[in-house]
Amino acid sequence: MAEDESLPELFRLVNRRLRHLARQALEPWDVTVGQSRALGVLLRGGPLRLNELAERLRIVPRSATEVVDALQAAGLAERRPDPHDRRAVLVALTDEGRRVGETVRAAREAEAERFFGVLGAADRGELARILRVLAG
Amino acid sequence: MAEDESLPELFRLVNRRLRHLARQALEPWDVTVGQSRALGVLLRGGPLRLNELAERLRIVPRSATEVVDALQAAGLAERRPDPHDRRAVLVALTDEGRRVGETVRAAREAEAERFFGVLGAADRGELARILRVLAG
DNA sequence: GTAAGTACTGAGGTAACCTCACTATGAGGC
DNA sequence: GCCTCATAGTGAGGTTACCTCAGTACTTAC
Repeated sequence: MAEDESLPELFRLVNRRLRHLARQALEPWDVTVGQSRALGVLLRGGPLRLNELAERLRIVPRSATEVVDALQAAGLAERRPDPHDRRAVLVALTDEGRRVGETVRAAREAEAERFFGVLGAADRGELARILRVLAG
Repeated sequence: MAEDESLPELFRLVNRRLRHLARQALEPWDVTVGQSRALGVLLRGGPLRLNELAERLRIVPRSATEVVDALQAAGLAERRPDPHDRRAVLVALTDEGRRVGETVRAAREAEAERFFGVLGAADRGELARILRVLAG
């Protein structure tokens, strides 16, 4: 009753459900959503400097430090010195990181499939198009 | 470069922008997004029991307690005993709460208008329809 | 009047961010 | 070669918007 159905509120709701489902999907691997995003980027982008990683995740470097700390503690990533710049750190996935990363990616994809599966292909296209506009 | 444009990721991005803008829009009144949501509900729904408020905000009662604490500390809401049930608390807006609530609502509306203004009316309709499906 | 349920809140926790200030290193000008 | 300035990462500390679990105060149903 008395639902607020303004667009921002709807976004909040949908996003909430998405985060919730993602969390559930990731639970078996003890990986948070933020960590899985980093795993994805590292999987696609090879070893990256922390700054680069932060940029691709669209977070500030200080926050990336934390994500990498967690991945490292979990044995999924490691820091290596960058041979070209002694200030920099290269973040690379471990073998286990790659394995878990792949599995996690598959799980998230399946979960997204379930979630967005209620939409027809046309609606999904529309949605993606519109979101790309709004994502700026 | 190397953007991940999956639907969940797009949602994350858009939601982030939305939250960011909302925060900026609310800054002049020193009100957080969560508080403005509660103001909105109370504005529309008259005095409410804390439980009811929580339900309409779709958060657990314990979290509503906190929002109400903040509104009360800011002089925007007050707790009164519910005459019909001495366990319950009625949360009501103060006069200032109503004033700020209205202003804030207008500000958020204007901000939403700017944000979604890049979409045509048709796209906005589509978006709302699709989001309603996904919001479950 | 007692048992069971409901309304709220204290204590404590989490994810996913943020800023600010610091250290170590690199790069350009002179 | 030195000095200044910029850049890479991180320690310390903060925020928002939630959550759970346990406890107290009250109500309701029997």
